[in-house]
Amino acid sequence: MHVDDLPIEQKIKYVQDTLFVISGKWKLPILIAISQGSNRFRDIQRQVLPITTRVLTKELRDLEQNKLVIRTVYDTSPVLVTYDVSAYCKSLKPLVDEMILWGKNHRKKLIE
Amino acid sequence: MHVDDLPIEQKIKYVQDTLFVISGKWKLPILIAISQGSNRFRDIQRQVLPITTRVLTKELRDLEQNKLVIRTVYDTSPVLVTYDVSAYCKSLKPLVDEMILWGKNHRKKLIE
DNA sequence: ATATCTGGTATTCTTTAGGTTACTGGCATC
DNA sequence: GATGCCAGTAACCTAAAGAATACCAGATAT
Repeated sequence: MHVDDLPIEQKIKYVQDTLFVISGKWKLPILIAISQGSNRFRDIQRQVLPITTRVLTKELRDLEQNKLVIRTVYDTSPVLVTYDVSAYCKSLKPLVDEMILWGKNHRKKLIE
Repeated sequence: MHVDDLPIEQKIKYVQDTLFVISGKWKLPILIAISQGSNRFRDIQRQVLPITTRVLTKELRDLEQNKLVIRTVYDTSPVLVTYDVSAYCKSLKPLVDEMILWGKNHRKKLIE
């Protein structure tokens, strides 16, 4: 089934679902940072500055619930925690790439 | 230049720009409604219910500033106002279609 | 022994998004 | 002559997002 064939209410619903998952100031920046190799809490925080620890914690929990991020706790002392993007998270790549391209172009467009 | 070649800070910046334009509860639903033929203020409001007039006004102004919507006032009495999506707005279609597809699939994913 | 790293939590505060309700002034309709 | 449609505006309120600051305990580095 093609996107254009969906009834308008369905389109709106699905778009709102997607927005709910990825919107907010930090979610995509965090995913980008993790997928580029920042796997530790403090690494991510440094990459996505100036996010605070409180907000980062909350965002990571949200992403985990949406099955985009996997949190692993190693039973060492002190504990080691790693964050990784899930295989499912890769399904977001076409969307994110499209957003990067669109945002890049939009800057130019607004200056016109 | 390919997306993957951009430095991470640029990716993050462009993604945030895009999010800023399209996120929020109503922006995309409004664009979808207009592009499907709701061109009058009240038509849009009825299609995107339960949005209020106050919020709809604000969202339409934002969309206009981002060159996605064109507002035309006809000098009749009483005044007639129409809203149309701009040609530029069509550049959002790949992004929105991708969001529809992803949101559709994500519902299934979360039920698993 | 002092400072700094780790992965966070707790408390408080401010800002923003969005909602509620009421109202306007022309015009057409019942 | 009261009601309703049109395209909004105004004043106020609530809830949620996010920011600021301080703090924790166990380990490492100086």
